[in-house]
Amino acid sequence: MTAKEGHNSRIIREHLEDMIERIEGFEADKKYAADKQKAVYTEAKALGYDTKILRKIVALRKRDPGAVAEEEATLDMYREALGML
Amino acid sequence: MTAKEGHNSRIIREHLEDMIERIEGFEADKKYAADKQKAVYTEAKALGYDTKILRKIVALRKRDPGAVAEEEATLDMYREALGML
Amino acid sequence: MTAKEGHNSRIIREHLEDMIERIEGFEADKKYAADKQKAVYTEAKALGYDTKILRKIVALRKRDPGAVAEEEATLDMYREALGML
Amino acid sequence: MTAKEGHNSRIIREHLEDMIERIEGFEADKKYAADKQKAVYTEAKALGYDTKILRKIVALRKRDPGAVAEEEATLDMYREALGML
DNA sequence: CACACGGCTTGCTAGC
DNA sequence: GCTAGCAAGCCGTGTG
Repeated sequence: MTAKEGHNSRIIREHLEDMIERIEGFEADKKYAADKQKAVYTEAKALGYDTKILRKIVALRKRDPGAVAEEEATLDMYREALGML
Repeated sequence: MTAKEGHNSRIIREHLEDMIERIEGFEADKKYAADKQKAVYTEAKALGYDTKILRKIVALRKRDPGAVAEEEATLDMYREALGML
Repeated sequence: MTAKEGHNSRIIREHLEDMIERIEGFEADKKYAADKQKAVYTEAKALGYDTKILRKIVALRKRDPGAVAEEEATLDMYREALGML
Repeated sequence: MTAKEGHNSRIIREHLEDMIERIEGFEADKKYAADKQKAVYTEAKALGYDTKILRKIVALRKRDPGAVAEEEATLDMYREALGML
């Protein structure tokens, strides 16, 4: 059975390696995009934009505008109740 | 100066929008790759692989093997000193 | 030198253990406080408060009010430029 | 109804404030413990200990020893299959 | 001395 | 409802 086990092991090993390499490929894709994105932020910063705000804008645009509005209304309500306005 | 200001505002606005759209494009790329990657993990899990371990393997392979070995040696040293072996 | 080494090892080991136990003690303190805090959020939620907003309020109160105001002004400026108001 | 509303508002406001202050109290407790803990790490580092490893040790000790052993066995299996040993 | 980088911590989301 | 995984923000570190 040694041969067979060896065979199965090789299959398993190759299968495992295959999956991991696919994962790593997508990891590389993510990194590539993240680097490009970072370059845009760097450029924006050099031009005087506030990147922290830029990030907030990007996050806001991801969300449903209605949900954002509702959350802000609730937040304002709480802030007002606490004298934070 | 209203016209000029209006003009500059439009430039600024378009510039800002342009940068944000580039950022969002890369964001979409990241998401696409992340989704594909997640699908591989899902597939692996369905096949009986331990995805938590898989993630550790991927993380290990990212690092310098020598550095990993050294860290593990130090960790073992500490564990032994503490009777954790 | 075995005895001496053994001695030093014991010292080291006890010192290591001592530090770790102090760290763990503070870890327990953190957990205790975190649990109490979570209970307040749970209670608030049961009473109908929006805990997500509550967390934002707590975060806002941590910050310098002037800095918050300035950031919000900048954010509004960007949002307006992008037609997000 | 203005008076009554004002009354209820005040109740709400005080209730809200009360909860937030309790949350902030626990937040302060967490910070206090975290600062003390950080000081131990700083001290350890000054004495030549590897704080990254120390953190791993602390994390390991939190977990069930059997679960740790099992995970490490699985990890080794995967690493061996991939020629990472 | 500012700036980018990596690690750590925290908050959010999705899946069991 | 809870826990694990994910992404964002923060902070301390090292470098130009």
